[in-house]
Order: sequence, then structure tokens, then C-alpha cells
Amino acid sequence: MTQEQYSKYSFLLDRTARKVKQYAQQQFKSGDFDVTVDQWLVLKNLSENDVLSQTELANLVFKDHPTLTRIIDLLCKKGYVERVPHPQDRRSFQLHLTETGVSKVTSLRPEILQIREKAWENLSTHDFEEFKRILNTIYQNLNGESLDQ
Amino acid sequence: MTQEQYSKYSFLLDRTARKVKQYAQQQFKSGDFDVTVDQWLVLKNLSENDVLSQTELANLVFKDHPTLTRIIDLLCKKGYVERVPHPQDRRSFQLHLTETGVSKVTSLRPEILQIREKAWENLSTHDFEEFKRILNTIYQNLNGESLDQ
DNA sequence: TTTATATATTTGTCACACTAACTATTGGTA
DNA sequence: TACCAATAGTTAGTGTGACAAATATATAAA
Repeated sequence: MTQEQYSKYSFLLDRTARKVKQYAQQQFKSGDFDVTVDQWLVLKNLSENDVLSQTELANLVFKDHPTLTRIIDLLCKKGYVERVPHPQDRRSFQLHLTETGVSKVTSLRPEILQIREKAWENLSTHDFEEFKRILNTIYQNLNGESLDQ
Repeated sequence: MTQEQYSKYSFLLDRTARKVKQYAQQQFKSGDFDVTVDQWLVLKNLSENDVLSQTELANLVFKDHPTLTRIIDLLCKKGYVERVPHPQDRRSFQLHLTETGVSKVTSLRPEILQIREKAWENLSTHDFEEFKRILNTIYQNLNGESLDQ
């Protein structure tokens, strides 16, 4: 294998990641989910952790702080999330889902699992494990010293 | 495997694709390459095809037309690419590299191959083939009827 | 206590992705 | 000829991503 062919992974990886996001986003839209794919990721993580600071949430979803600030702004505007001042630390907020946010997550979760399955047609459980292993290895190879996860 | 675990691929895929792009972009920056990762992809494809229209190029790099318009705007501004009016079809342009563009590609190509290799530490040639197969399968699963490539 | 440093979040800038709407042009057809 | 659908490309709006810098507060050190 020449070095040239070797470097195509980056193109395929980028192309596939975009397609996965695009496909999900189209389904989200045609189902009137009222959230984007990234907003869903944030909602889902908030639903699995009663209360989080923005920093904790950023580490969970692997987004940087400015990006997260903006996503949360939008989710607050839509009424799914609330920022509550931290009682001890006035720099920080405690994030939690509103009533509306909880029921949004409950109603969307099964539909989204359905959407996600489509990608795995013609692929096996073993493929899935290999895929995860390779993705994680690449991630760690490029992640310098910070070995989070 | 539960449906829930099964849906994690989208998170890992997105996370890894972003890391790959971010790593490359950092290297591009510290090497003063004067282009972004996506701009490089466009330059590279132009160097491999003497003359292309924007639509042909968009199909090669799998970017949509508005995105490509902007990338080409930037590359023209930097002096690496020229838009030449198509002699027969006044709607369309013929894109080609300038002298500067050609030498930019020549000088960057080996450095970028170097950067791309880093991701494959601890992974085998077989992993690479499996990875490509799975990525392409996912892509096609989500790509509706249009079976390009 | 004062100073220094670290942490939590926001703001600004540039680049890219996707959608929708728009202009200009082409080519076929009534 | 006049009309109409398709094509090439651009523009605008919104969301996201990376990075740098700013603000506010907290904590540790001198």
C-alpha cells in the first residue's frame, strides 16, 4: 500500500461522518423534532445526569466551551434546558432539563434509535466492534498526552 | 448488544472525524501551510485534473455548491486558483491551479502524507481495509438511491 | 492581605455544512 | 418565436467547530 492510498482514510472518514449527520438531520427535520443532531446529543446527556455544569457537559460530549455555550443558549430559548446559578460558585451554572425537556427526550429517544440503525444494514456485530476499536485508536493516536477516555 | 449501545457509532464517528481534522489543521498551522484542510483537498483534486467545473469538483470532493463557492473564493484570493469563463457555456467556469498553486501542492504533498500517517499507529493494513469497507457501507446505506462511487 | 494563578463562561472571528431562494444561461418543445 | 424545464453558480440564514481573548470569580501563595 502506498503512502498515497494510505491517506484516503481522512477523506472517507470526513465524508461518512458528514453523511451520518446529514441523514439524521433530515430525519429530525421531517419528523419535526425541533432540535438539531448536536442539540439532541446535549439533551440526551443532560437526561442521563441530573445536574451538570457546562464544563462537565463539555467533557461528556467532547465539544469545546464556546460551542456548548451557544448550543445551550438555543436549548434555553426553546425551553428545554435551564441554567440555574450554582449555589456556592458564582462563576458556574447548574444545567438541567425542564419538564418540557424531559418529555422531549422521552418522546424522541426511540425514534432516534430507529434512525441510527439504518447505517448498520449489511454490517455485523463484529464489524461494529472493529469499527469502535479503530475509531478509538485513531482518536487516541492524535490526542497527544491527554488520555481522557 | 442493545439498541442503545448500537447507536454510539455516530458519536464516536463524529468525535474522531473532528479530531482528525483538528490534528491536521494544527499541523498545517504550525507548518505555515497557508491553507485549511478543506482547501487542501480542493487544491489536491485540482492538481490531479487539469481543468474542472465547480460542479465536477463538487462531485469529486463531496462538498455542496455553496461550500465550494466559498472555498474557491478563498483560494482565488490567495492566488492558488483561477476561474476562467467557459468558452461555450457562459454559466460555468473552468477552474485551474495557478503557477503558485501548482508549486504549493508540490511542496505540501509530502508533508501532508506525513501528517496523515500519525493516525495509523498501532493499526494494521488489514484494519485499514476493514475501516474503508465499513465507512463505505455506512455511506451507501444512508445515501438513498444515488449510488455514486 | 495582597498578589498570582486557575477555573467557568462568554464573546468575537473565521471557516465549513446544509437549506432555500435567487440569477443567469442553456436547450428542448409547442 | 415563445415558453419552460434543467443546469451552473451565487447569496443569505442558521448552526456548528476551532481558536484566541476577555470577564468574572475562586483559590492558593507570598
